[in-house]
Amino acid sequence: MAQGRQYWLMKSEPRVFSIEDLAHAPGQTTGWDGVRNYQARNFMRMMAVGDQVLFYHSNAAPPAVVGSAEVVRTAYPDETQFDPTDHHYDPASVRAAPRWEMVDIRYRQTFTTSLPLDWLRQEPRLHAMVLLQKGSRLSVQPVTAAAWAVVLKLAGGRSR
DNA sequence: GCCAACGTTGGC
DNA sequence: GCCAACGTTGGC
Repeated sequence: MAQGRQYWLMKSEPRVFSIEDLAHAPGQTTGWDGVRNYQARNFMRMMAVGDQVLFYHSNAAPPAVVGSAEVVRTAYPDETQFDPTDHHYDPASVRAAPRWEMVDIRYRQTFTTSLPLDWLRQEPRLHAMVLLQKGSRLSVQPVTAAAWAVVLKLAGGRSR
């Protein structure tokens, strides 16, 4: 079945890994490891190569959508779950049945205008965004094509 | 299956 | 640093 490109939003704390870090990573690509939430993992499993990603800075001042990226590798086991020295080690996960997965994403652009959370809240066309729902803290979440278009326009970014 | 306790997320 | 909201764990 030929499915069209899908859109997502992924959160990262810039002090841990920022859009600049992604832009300067080898191949401008990184593995999105460390996700330890089933809903977020399930969304990553749905991702296809070519899917587009909004890059969001959480725990930042201000928290904001700052750029975009693209999925370049579909879900595969996250090695950090097996590493006892890693902060994201999961002793309950076994190699025969890995519990946590990750995808690879590649940098696309840093928006000329980053979009603080409170700006996004003021845009009526974005009211349905998962990001803006009360109590929402999913670190990987879907974005509708309509919301993607609005965000890209607000950010002065290339829509593709 | 319920739910209290605990841990985490993330805005402020 | 605070704390509301949410997710997970584990006793029963």
